[in-house]
Amino acid sequence: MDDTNSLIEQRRTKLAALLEGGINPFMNKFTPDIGCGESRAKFEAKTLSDGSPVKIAGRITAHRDMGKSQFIDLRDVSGRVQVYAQKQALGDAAFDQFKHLDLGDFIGVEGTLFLTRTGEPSVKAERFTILSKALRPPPATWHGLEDTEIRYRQRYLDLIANDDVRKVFLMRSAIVREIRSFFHGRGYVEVETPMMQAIPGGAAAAPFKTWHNALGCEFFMRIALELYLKRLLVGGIDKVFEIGRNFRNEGLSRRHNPEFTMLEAYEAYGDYETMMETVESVIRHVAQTVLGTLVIEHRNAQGEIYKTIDLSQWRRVRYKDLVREKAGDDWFRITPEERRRRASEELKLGGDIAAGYEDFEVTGAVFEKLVEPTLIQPTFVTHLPRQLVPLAKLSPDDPTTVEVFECCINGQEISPGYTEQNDPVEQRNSLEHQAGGEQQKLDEDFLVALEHGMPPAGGIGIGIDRLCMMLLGQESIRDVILFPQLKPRG
RNA sequence: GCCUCGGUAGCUCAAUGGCAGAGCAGCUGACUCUUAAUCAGUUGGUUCUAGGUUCAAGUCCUAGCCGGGGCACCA
Repeated sequence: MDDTNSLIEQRRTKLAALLEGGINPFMNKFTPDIGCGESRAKFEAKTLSDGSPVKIAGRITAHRDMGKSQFIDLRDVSGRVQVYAQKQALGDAAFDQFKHLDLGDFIGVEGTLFLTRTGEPSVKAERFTILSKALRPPPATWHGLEDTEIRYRQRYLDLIANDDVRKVFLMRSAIVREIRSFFHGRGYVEVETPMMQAIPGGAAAAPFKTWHNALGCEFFMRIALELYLKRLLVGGIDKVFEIGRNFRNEGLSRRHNPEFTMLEAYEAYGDYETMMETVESVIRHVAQTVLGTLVIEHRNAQGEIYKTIDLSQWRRVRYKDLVREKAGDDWFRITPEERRRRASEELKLGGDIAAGYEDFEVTGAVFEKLVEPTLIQPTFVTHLPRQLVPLAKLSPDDPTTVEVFECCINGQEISPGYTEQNDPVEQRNSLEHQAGGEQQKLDEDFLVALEHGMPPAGGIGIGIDRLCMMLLGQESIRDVILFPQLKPRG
């Protein structure tokens, strides 16, 4: 980021020369009539023909100097096209200027389409305009940009240098668009609820604090959307969803960013089974429309497939059954002491079983450490212990569990869902129990809302970032978030 | 917060404790159909920072900064 290297000096000198020659290399406006990649595609598809006039604009990404003729690659979001400049056609002065363009500069070109001898669709330049002079060199395009720190801090350079990175983010945008389209198609109403909340609720997570000057009070960045969307169920919006940012003041990892995008959707008169169907359908819809397939292949740097996820088969299985598979058939028949011992010794979870863990947390550790990472194929884990989910309703057939699912794909929880608690008395009890006597954590207004009556409903959350990781074959959440959180520099 | 690996030219990377290098890009020149253009020449360094050991440190030691991976935290 220093300003003192010779490449930058050279570009500043070129800028000064242009200005001295009466040329402003930062134009206010230039209107192309076709995209770079678009012109190329239409020429290849014969929608445009040899000699068709085009007006294009883009960034110079390659320069091949042949003496009295020059080739550059011009790129915009639609793709790349080659521009051919001849000394004869442009004249001495313009040709000399063309010759001294730099990689990274934006130019506008007017010319005609033609096919080179080697068969490359190209634009023969008749006129060109410098639209924006780049004062810093772009990253080399051959190796791409690999320095992770620069890739994340200066994502624009990553997008310029790495085609596959650009594709990932364009697809993420398409994924979110298709999710919206799916829910709108089912008659859901999309809403926006407060991100700054006096009492952050709907999850057990450490919040970020902020301060409102005029009101003179503390606020918290939201950790979930849940409690406000349920107020809207009370208010009569029977199908409601929101896609928005959550903020959790926790550690960072390959799977955690302090701010992450969550979809939550609630449907009156639905239950957890309704919502399982919804999750499966929306993910199938997104995979089919954005990727054109239900079979997701994850590839390594060498292009070899190391993981395949099949979104055409969705397994439903109870939490206790999965735990028994890993921890033994008799797991729930032995004593809590034996469970603790078996988990830490035979199952080698010693370091993961804290001394203060209650019995259900010991089982929870078995699930989290031994079961969840193995759930690569789409799996609805149902009937979780009631202590894990205070906002869901008990299962009539097993009151130690709740009507809940966790949809796991790619070894991660991608979507929880449940039959929502709408009994205000039960809800108060479980929230008070969860708050553990800290009264300020109780969202009284939410409880009052429930007392006005909330219809029976099913609800889900879908972690959009993790869904994108799964669909786009990325192993780090930082590779599906444009500007992942990093420690400030300097 | 802890463990671990890494940080060298614009980019990708070399360099037994002994003159800091290569390819690409850049600059100059040649070439009117190239596409990782080619050819000739050439510039470019706070080796992350600050200390220390040593005749001599990119290299060894200490502390710190930033990043990756792991752990902890995390419904």
